[in-house]
Amino acid sequence: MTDQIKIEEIINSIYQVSSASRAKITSAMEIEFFEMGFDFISVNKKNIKEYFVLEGICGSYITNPDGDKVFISFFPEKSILSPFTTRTSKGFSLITIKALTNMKIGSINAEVFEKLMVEDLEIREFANTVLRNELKKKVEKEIGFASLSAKERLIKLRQELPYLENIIPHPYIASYLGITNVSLSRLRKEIR
Amino acid sequence: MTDQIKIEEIINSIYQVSSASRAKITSAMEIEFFEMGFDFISVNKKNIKEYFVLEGICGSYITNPDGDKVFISFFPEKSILSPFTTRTSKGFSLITIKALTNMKIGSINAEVFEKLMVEDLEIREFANTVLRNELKKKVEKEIGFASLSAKERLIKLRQELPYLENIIPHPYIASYLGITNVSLSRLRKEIR
DNA sequence: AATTCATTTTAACAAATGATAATGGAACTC
DNA sequence: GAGTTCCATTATCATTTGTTAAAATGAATT
Repeated sequence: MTDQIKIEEIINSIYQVSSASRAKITSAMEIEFFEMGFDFISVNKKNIKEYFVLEGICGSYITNPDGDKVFISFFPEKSILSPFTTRTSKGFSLITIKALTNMKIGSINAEVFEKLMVEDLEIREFANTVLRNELKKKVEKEIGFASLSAKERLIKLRQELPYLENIIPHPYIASYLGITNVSLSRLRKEIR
Repeated sequence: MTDQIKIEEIINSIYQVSSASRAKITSAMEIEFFEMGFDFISVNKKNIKEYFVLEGICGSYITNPDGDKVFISFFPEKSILSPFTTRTSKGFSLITIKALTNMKIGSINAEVFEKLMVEDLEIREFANTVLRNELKKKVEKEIGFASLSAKERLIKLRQELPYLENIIPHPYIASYLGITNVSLSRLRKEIR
């Protein structure tokens, strides 16, 4: 499958957009490759791109006062990273995003994308849907944290990303679940 | 101050809107009164309104499997409740919203508001700003939970809503902070 | 196949948090 | 103003979770 087709698939999976409008997006996109472990967006640095994950998986995290990474979200293949505006404050990134495997990513300058939004209703609707989905994910996560135990959250995470425990370091997963890697290991034993 | 002026103030504090457009909103609004303790939006019930808090304070919560209320957000005077679409799934409310004091609230049918959005660009921009602010709050809360201890989260909450501990039951605040009311009491003693 | 390296699991202990119930204090009622 | 009610605080104890370090596992390399 070509990169372009993959990008168009991602767009259409979120909001049906005419091929003409899709082409506006894809033609302004670049393909980038990141090696596993690379932080391609860094907290307190400038970054003005929107990203589509074509291959691999990445995760957003922040570093707490103890210096530990706390993962906020994971972005698997065929997903779109949290939109630029939602992860940026006063021009600087609020979070770091780390490639958790080798990755192939489609990127587009956020200002260019903003222009496309203004001039093209379909693209605007697509972007608003991305934003609403982002909010929906946050609400779901918020409710999950409020109503579920760590064990239940792990079970839920496994339903969404079953392979995650096999490909990324467990301390990252533990931080996402709000527990230590030792507790994660105890849970894994428990719910084998 | 009349209710109408208060509503217009709330609108303008979020996004500058012409008085003509503001009037479209206010003229479609009703004033409602809720007694302290009343759940005016209930989980798994239908609710299709947008709400502006004119007087008093309310909070959204979910009930976990143990039957405990876990508070998600607080909405003080002059704030707007999370928009209908963000707290509703398949027509049913995801959360319950409880009046934590006696309240006066401005409400507008969400479908009516949706129509105003479609026909009026300013109102649409206002609504999109509300949505973006909602997302921003969730991101802030998410990052706060990831990077702060319960004690630091309490300090932050006090900066935002200093009077909260004096007017609502501490178990509600504790659930918001992710701790028990006993632990909250210990923290209060510590950071007196 | 042996070695090395990274990572998860396990163990032992310490610390923090939760559960339960008793105590204390403030507001309200009669 | 005594009694009642509702909460927050405190105390005690049990449980959970975290910390640290050692052991086991598994993948990669020579």
